[in-house]
Amino acid sequence: MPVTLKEVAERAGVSRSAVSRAFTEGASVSDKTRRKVEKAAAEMGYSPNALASSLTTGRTKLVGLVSNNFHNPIFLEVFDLFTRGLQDRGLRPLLVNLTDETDPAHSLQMLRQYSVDGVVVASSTLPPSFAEAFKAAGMPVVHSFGRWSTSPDVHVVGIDNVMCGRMAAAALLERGYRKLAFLGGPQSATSTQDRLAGFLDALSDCKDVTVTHTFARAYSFDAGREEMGRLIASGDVAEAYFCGDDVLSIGALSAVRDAGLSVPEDVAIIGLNDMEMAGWQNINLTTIRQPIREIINSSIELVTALIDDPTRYPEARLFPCKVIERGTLRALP
Amino acid sequence: MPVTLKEVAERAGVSRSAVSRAFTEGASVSDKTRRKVEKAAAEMGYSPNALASSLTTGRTKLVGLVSNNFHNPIFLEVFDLFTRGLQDRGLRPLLVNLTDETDPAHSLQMLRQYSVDGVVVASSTLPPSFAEAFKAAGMPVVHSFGRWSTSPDVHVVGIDNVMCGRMAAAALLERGYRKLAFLGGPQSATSTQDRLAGFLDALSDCKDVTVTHTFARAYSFDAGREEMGRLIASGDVAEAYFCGDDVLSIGALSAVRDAGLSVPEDVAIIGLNDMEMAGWQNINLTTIRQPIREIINSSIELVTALIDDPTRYPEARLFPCKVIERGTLRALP
DNA sequence: AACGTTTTTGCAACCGCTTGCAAAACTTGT
DNA sequence: ACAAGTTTTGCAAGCGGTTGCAAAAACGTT
Repeated sequence: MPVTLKEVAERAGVSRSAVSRAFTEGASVSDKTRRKVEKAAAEMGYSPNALASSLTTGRTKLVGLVSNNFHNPIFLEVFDLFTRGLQDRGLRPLLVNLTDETDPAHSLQMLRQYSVDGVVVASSTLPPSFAEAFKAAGMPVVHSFGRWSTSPDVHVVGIDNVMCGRMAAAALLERGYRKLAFLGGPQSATSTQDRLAGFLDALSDCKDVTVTHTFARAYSFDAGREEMGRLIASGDVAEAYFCGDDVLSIGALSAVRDAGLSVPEDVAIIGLNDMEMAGWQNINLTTIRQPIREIINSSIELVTALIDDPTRYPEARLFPCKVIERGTLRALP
Repeated sequence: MPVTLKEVAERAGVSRSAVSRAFTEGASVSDKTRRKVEKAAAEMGYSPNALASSLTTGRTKLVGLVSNNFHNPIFLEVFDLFTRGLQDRGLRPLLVNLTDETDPAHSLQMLRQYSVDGVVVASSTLPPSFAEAFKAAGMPVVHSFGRWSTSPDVHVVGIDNVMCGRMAAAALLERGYRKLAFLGGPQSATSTQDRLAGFLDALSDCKDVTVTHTFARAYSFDAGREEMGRLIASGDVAEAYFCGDDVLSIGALSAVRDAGLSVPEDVAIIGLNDMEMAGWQNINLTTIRQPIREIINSSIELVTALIDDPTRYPEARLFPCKVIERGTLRALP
């Protein structure tokens, strides 16, 4: 059904190679034949078959975008930025949804079948084994939002979660809170582990401060609400919580208010991410802003660079975060 | 770098065709050679190049998933369901982000270059011209969440928005509200127009009822908040609002509470969609549930059927909605 | 006008896989 | 053991492009 190069060649009265070259940047064609070809192509509505050409060029311009975070609203922002950024560079995102998937084998196979030029793993909860598996299969891969120290072999773009934990601790201390707690995401997520580590570390020398920590089963509203509900029911509530991320924070907030407590007077909360919703006036969450736009742009740049030079020495690109002052923490003195 | 069919053939000591057939469902191969091939393939880590085979079979198993709703949280649910549903059937979603794009030409060209087997347009705000353009180019296309009457030529799966408007009107009337209003999404969206039409139509004979309507500039929190803020400031506030969708409702709720009014006592609100967040206890939005899981499954079934038989007569598949009772409307008498 | 250069062109092979067709290898029945 | 029928197999051409190479065309000099 679709028009082929051969047909255009016949119509333009030139060889197939001429047509091919007319559509390739920087190939040797005279203006005259280029014009003939373009005319014929336009008349017939021809556009070259990217898949067929990938066969000889070895480039599909397909980039696997693999994630498992399809329930965290911030990932809508992430997908938006990734898809736009890739499109703008002439690349096509092939989306892989890893929900419920524990073994990279399956997704690896499909990424290979479609011979993607590169892979971006966008997740703070996927084990590093995924990115590693793709890399081991010889694909250029960058792990966005991953932990950098875990897999020194794979390129990572994100934030320093340990540092964020420290930053949260400092923010709470500065504001005079002394009974602190960490309400983390799933304990298995590297992001959870690192944030906790930083948080505890920053508080370890503080004599008059108490710290506890618990984990929610997921980065989700329900999980946050449930866990905070449990804490309140147990009677052991801290003055201030550093929650694993924003959506968890919002769940926790909901539980706090359900219990008739007020924020930030009875319980204070600081989140992490600064997703759009955190700024909604009816939520107004104080949080640590993760610069996702920058992380994503950098990830895309990195993966394209990696496609051009697969031997590039692995690097970690970390972006600084900062506290966004809103209404769930008392003001600085 | 990756292993090819030829290499496997050599290793297994059979012809290339034999290998090809061993990997094709229902091809004629003896158990003996199949085993030889499988052994060799496993040893070498071979998996067939889907793109190369698409060249001869004419099937890429790629489905274009095109949308422009990257700021409405319900679309994260939509993407989750679509990607999982497609994957489960062995299809691959090629994501196209149409934000800021007003002309189908560009996306059309890229979908053609990658010779997708079919296209799903998932949007309630894209003009029907997009789906029509894809269809005109000869691709199987279904418009999910679209208006069915607009383009009788293209398959549509979604809800009857006019009916939803009526349903909202009925829900408000039943609960005794008399001063009603519609706070719609962008006026240009077909979904907005239809919901309004149904709403007005259902109220047209009610003598003691007043109805007004305005539009927000987008289906977004900010737009809803802004528009409701404007209404409140103008002093002309209705008893009950039917808002264009949930995210708009939440924005409106925020403005209402900012103004010191209470919900549902001073102002009542009913949304549409029933996105996950509507059920969050701190939002607790009464809304009309759109069965997105069913819509998406049906869309996928339809597009696959269409791929098998592109001449299928166009149909509209509409799913019933229902009111989900929560806290932003007073209880039924 | 004849020469050496440079640019443009077409040929043909190839990318990795599928498939119609005819030959080869098995079955089965007698 | 043989003929007839059924499977299985390999050959070769083709899917829609790209590209190295050598021939052809265009150009610039003298």
